[in-house]
Amino acid sequence: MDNLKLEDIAKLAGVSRSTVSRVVNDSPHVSAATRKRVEKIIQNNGYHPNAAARSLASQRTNMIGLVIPRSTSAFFTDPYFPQLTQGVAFACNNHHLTLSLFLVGNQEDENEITPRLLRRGMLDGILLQSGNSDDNLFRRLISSHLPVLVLGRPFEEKSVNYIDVDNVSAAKQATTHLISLGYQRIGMITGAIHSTTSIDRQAGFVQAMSEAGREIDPSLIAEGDFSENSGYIAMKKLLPFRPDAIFAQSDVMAIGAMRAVQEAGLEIPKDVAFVGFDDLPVASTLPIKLTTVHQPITHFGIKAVDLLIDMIEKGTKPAKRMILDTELVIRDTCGGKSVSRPTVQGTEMEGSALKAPA
Amino acid sequence: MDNLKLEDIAKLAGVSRSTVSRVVNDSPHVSAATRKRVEKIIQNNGYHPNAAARSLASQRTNMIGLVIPRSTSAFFTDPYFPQLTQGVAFACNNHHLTLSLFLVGNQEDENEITPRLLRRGMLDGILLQSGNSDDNLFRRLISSHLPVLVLGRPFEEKSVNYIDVDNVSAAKQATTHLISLGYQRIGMITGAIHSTTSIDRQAGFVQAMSEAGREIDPSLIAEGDFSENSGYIAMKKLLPFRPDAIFAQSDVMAIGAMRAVQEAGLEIPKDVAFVGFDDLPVASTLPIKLTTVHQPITHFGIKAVDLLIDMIEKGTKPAKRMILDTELVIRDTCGGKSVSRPTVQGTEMEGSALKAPA
DNA sequence: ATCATTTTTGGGAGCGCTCTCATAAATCAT
DNA sequence: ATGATTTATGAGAGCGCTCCCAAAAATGAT
Repeated sequence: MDNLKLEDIAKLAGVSRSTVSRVVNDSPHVSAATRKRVEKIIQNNGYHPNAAARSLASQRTNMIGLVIPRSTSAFFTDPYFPQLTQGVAFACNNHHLTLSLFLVGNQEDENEITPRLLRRGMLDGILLQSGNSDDNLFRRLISSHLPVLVLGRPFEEKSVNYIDVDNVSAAKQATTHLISLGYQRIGMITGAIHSTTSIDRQAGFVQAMSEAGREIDPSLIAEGDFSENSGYIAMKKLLPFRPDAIFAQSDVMAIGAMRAVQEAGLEIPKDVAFVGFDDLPVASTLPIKLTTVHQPITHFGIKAVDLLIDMIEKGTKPAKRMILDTELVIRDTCGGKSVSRPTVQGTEMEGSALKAPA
Repeated sequence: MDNLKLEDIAKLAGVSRSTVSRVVNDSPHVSAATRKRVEKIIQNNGYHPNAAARSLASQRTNMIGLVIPRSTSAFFTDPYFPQLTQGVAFACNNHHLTLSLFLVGNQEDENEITPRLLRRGMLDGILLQSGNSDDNLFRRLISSHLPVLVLGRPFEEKSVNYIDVDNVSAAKQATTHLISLGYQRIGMITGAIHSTTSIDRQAGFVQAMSEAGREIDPSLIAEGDFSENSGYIAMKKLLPFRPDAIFAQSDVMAIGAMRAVQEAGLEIPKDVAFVGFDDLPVASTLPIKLTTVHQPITHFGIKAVDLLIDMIEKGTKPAKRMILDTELVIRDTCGGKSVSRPTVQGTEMEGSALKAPA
């Protein structure tokens, strides 16, 4: 028992396979009486539709894949991804979708995973974390038969569907805040230099500076890779040049950088002020609370799933784009006492009507 | 093109569907010449087997599910789970398995997810994170048709397959270390009180104390829930009773507790010593490096997948058990200078030959 | 050569479902 | 009642693969 198929239920209920199928799938073309009878049989005997058979017949699997390419190896060190994954997972639950997770660890993994992703009858669509420019996986997926939504602006935007937060304006806002507070030697710790995320945040920084008529001192800019340790190391390099404020492109790096500052016996924000990026939960529990750009990570995941579903159902003909707004959250590390909190909101666009990247 | 099926390849190669299937599945019953010819056709024209059709015909999906029940809601706040997920994901890659992630957010999710998990032709097996005792999801999965391996000792062990680390002896070791260092007022911050994990670690603590002939002072024990904030709050409660050492059941709680200690103007480890549990990456980058029990999290995930595969292939007749050893990593927060590092190793057992839980 | 064996290949019957189309039953109008 | 409509149900043909079994080809033994 318990391994009954449609046919068995049909026999028990004295109806045809088709009718049971209709009941199971909530088709309106069943009389109330029949529906009730069949439902009772199912209730009593237990029936679980066979997913494989259903997928084969309907050409729909109700599964989507979340793919994290190799270049994003710092995956589960950074709390960003788990949070994103959670957002995506919850959104999937709401849409009766099953989420498959593909973490690419190394080249071998990539070779193994790619054909698995491309199998037909496996996934209805793919959420692909944007990674490096020379990403072979990226190209193969983009040119595959299934809808792919890229998470984060990809290098090659031409006709690819993607969703991102407005990194440029977020970074600009963060930097402008520092400028308006009167800091004179504002530095930046970048993320992985080859990621579009870092490139965009850098652009925002530059925009803010130049609009304020400030020179950018290259010795006040250090390269990181989004990790805590890279922030620490970057700050050590910056310290001799006496910055009085730092825009760190991630909270985690900000934390590492602040560690370096404190080890040097300096005070935050008196000697060095900070603005981070992400607004991770820790940002507000730190001894000195971190001023940072709030990313709507969970919301981002939800929107991504919505968009992908839309692509699955309505096609990807005009490339889909969505840029989400961020919010600067002012706490203690930036010093001063100015307040300015734009509201969070999403902006949806289609076609080439693109808002963000400079 | 590119959406060819077995039949099409067969026609192009001038052989039968069966033969192509054999080539694709590496069956030895194909002549070298034919194999080469078919492979070439596939190479040139592209062929991706249809997963649904394959699953339907073979009764094997090559997918496993990782299920995180609702009671473990602190899921992606705690770095433990992401790391575990990564371990599981990598192990899946190595076994050509696809991983589906089921995060249960609330009761609604649970109702939605359960039937999805139970569908036939969906999953070959399930990895289920152990949660609360009154877990309805747990019962439904355990009594389902598919192999379920529980991650962490479940409440009801009778004939359920599970894998866990040896929490009792790990906690005992940590506590004994504190005792041997001469601390007199040793306290403990527990994890979520209804989890077996916390229960086992508590048992280890008690064992160590009683074997050393120490009384346990209930006012030196505070309840947490594995979160940073709960550690902070617990420590605030403990401080008035002047403990000189704390065994925190998780690193994250230790971090919270140390924050409380420092806010109180006390010094670590001079005034209060600490031993944590998990050995998260942060443990070794903290200003005062954390002495803690190293959990082989990634290894745990790998072993879990191995065991589950074993269950899928050979059945679950004698219930499978596996208990992994841990390692005490001595750093700065415990004070003293004693050293003792047992090696990491796994111990596999079957049937009722159970090692750990007291 | 001839027959027994082994290796290679093809054919066909499902796997359990969906979905279209045709038929049967019920409803309505006249 | 009778035919026209609407609604409910059933039958059948796939979906694309695997896997068993039988046929054919190749190999070996005598």
